Amino acid sequence: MARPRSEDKRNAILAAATEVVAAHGPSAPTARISRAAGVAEGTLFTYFDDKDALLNELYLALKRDVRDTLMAGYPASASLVDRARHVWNRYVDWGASQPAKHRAMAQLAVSDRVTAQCRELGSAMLAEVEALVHGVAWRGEMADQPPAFAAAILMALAETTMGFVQREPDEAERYRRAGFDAFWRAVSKE
Amino acid sequence: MARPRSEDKRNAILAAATEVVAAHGPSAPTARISRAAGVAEGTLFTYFDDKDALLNELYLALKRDVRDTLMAGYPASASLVDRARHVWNRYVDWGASQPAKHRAMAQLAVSDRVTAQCRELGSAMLAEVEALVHGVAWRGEMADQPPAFAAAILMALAETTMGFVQREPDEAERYRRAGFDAFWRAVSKE
Amino acid sequence: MARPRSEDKRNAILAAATEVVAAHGPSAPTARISRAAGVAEGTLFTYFDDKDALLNELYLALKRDVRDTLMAGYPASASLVDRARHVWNRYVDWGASQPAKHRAMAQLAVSDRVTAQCRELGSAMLAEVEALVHGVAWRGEMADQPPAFAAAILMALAETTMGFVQREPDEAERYRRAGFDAFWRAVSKE
Amino acid sequence: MARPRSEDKRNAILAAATEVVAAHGPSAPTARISRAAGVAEGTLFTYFDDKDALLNELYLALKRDVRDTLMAGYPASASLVDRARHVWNRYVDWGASQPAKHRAMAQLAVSDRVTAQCRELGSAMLAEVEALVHGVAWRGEMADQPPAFAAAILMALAETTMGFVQREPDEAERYRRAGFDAFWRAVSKE
DNA sequence: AATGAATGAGAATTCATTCAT
DNA sequence: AATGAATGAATTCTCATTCAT
Repeated sequence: MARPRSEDKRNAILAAATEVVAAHGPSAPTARISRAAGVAEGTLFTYFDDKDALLNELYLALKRDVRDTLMAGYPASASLVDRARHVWNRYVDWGASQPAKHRAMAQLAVSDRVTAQCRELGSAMLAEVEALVHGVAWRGEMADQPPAFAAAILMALAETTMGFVQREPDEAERYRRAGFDAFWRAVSKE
Repeated sequence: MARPRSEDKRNAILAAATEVVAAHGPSAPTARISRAAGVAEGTLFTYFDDKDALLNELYLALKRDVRDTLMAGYPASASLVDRARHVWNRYVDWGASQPAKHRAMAQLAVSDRVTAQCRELGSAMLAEVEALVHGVAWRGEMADQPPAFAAAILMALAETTMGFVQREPDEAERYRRAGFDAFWRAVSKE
Repeated sequence: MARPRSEDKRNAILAAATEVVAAHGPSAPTARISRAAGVAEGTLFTYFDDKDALLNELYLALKRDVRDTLMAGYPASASLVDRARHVWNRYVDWGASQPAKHRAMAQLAVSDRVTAQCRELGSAMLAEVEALVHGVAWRGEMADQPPAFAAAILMALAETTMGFVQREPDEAERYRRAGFDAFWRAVSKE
Repeated sequence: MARPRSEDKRNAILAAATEVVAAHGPSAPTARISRAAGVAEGTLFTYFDDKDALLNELYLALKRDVRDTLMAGYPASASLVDRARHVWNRYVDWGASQPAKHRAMAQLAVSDRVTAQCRELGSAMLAEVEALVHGVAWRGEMADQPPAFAAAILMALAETTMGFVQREPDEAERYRRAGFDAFWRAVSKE
């Protein structure tokens, strides 16, 4: 049998794409991505049908990464506030410690090269987060709004927080806590 | 390059660029923009030195538009909460009623073609918003955080709200109010 | 107004394509064609949507050229044999004196890049030849065959003849006559 | 390069190449040929040095196939007309019943990837046909022309006939006969 | 020997920008 | 000033060929 397709190489391409898309947007040349991945220009296309496929798969890979990060060590039986804090902290840390991933996701989120179907898959992946927030909002101030609204607020505030943590890493703990408290006041009762 | 004559034409190009960048990102061809503006391909370059200049000026124009919208009819002597609500409502309405502007700004915000200097100019333009929020936060829950943090939270929550208002225009009023209340709980004392 | 599109340039591209396709087939690079035409690579695409459009238009242009050549000076009221000889001589001379056109047509005739629709247009253009041959065959040996069969025989014999005339130009007259006589014996009565 | 083992595999590649070249011309990717042959991309190159070698060998294989077909059951001692008719019928049937082979040969005949030397080898293979036609022409109308001219006319008319037989298989017998009669009138005396 | 992943030199386009009209 | 044709560098993707498995 011939050389098998290498999962490592595929991951290298995705990692390189993360960096390049973060820095230059989805319109960055594929040649730059393959160079950053240390493979030949053509090799990129044995792992991804075309550039759009790469961008869409990158989007999903990043979403999956977030999901796995948020859910790792999820304290399913802890109190609501502790579970929410777990998700919050994980998400802020994820973004703050990996600015390229965060930025790449921001770029792909507004790119028309990511298909609607792919976006749906991505959101579905965060359904668990939404369920959690739903629990928070259920008897809280957001009782009259759809759960997606509270979830969107969580993500938006966390992303805002990420930016500050990134720029002032020494104050990470303070921002993370202040951000969470703001979120908690915003959506929970009392 | 000759001196441009018509302010109308310049505005038509900026308006066209707003639509095109909103739909396809900053990498959309200038030819598409000029076509949408109803001018010849070359004409675009008598009004803007090059594509980067156009994008940067578009970014500033959008920021200016936001600033003017927020500040029009600003009730300088009203209570803090009323002034904050004014800004909030204006901003949400601006984005919800002009999705292309909102989306174009989102695209430019993550584009590396908008220079750091241009971004600074843009933020400076929203200094007044920041000052207002500072007033809110001053004795509020955010007293220990930099005012920019509270201001960023305002913008982030307002932008989240815009999205919901856009998708469910019939519920505009409800979302606008729910969003503002969430913001107010998040940052003000009591 | 801007520089108008130049018919000369378009023709230069078609002429260059004739030479290049004749020599290297339809898979020859467009860059080679534009170079041969003395225009920039991109210019080719302001005159032709894409390579397929160029090849199809070239096919039609060659067919039109043949038609015009055959029909120029057509002795409509001469005897059948004289009219047939006119067409024969013109066609053989066309191919023998312009081997590139002949060869390019041969290449395009077997290329799957020339569409069925385009082929039909091309054949329609030679309807007059077919009508003539029909007259020849009408009471001749081919009375029981469709007129297209006799017409195809004319073209096939003429193309065979072209090849010999090309390789032995000194014997042009002899081959031309011998070919026509063969054709005439093949299809006419007596 | 290792010595190829299986004659079957080599033939499978040539057969696949026949189909693919017939349908898409000599510029069709080797990957398509190997896929059609049911072998790996690399395997093609253990049987043929490179793509040009494959195309040239395919050309010769097709010529050989024609020669063998024409000569199988050749009635060496029959009358001239019967021998000619034998060759004619075999050739027309060969092409009409195997359009891919016919079409592939037509493609290779105008391709610049088939070398002059290879073409000569191919013609030499049909020397016997030429000798036969020479006999026909010897005392016929073509007495003053080189025998190659009469032979070329045979092939051209037969190929024209093939096309009609292919499109109207029910009329095969009629076209085959009409074509031969036309040929015979064209070149024989009386 | 057979496989098919890897390679990088092209290939067809696209596109920002210039410039003749 | 306005126009849009002309330019050629840059871009995405293909493909013959090599080579690790």
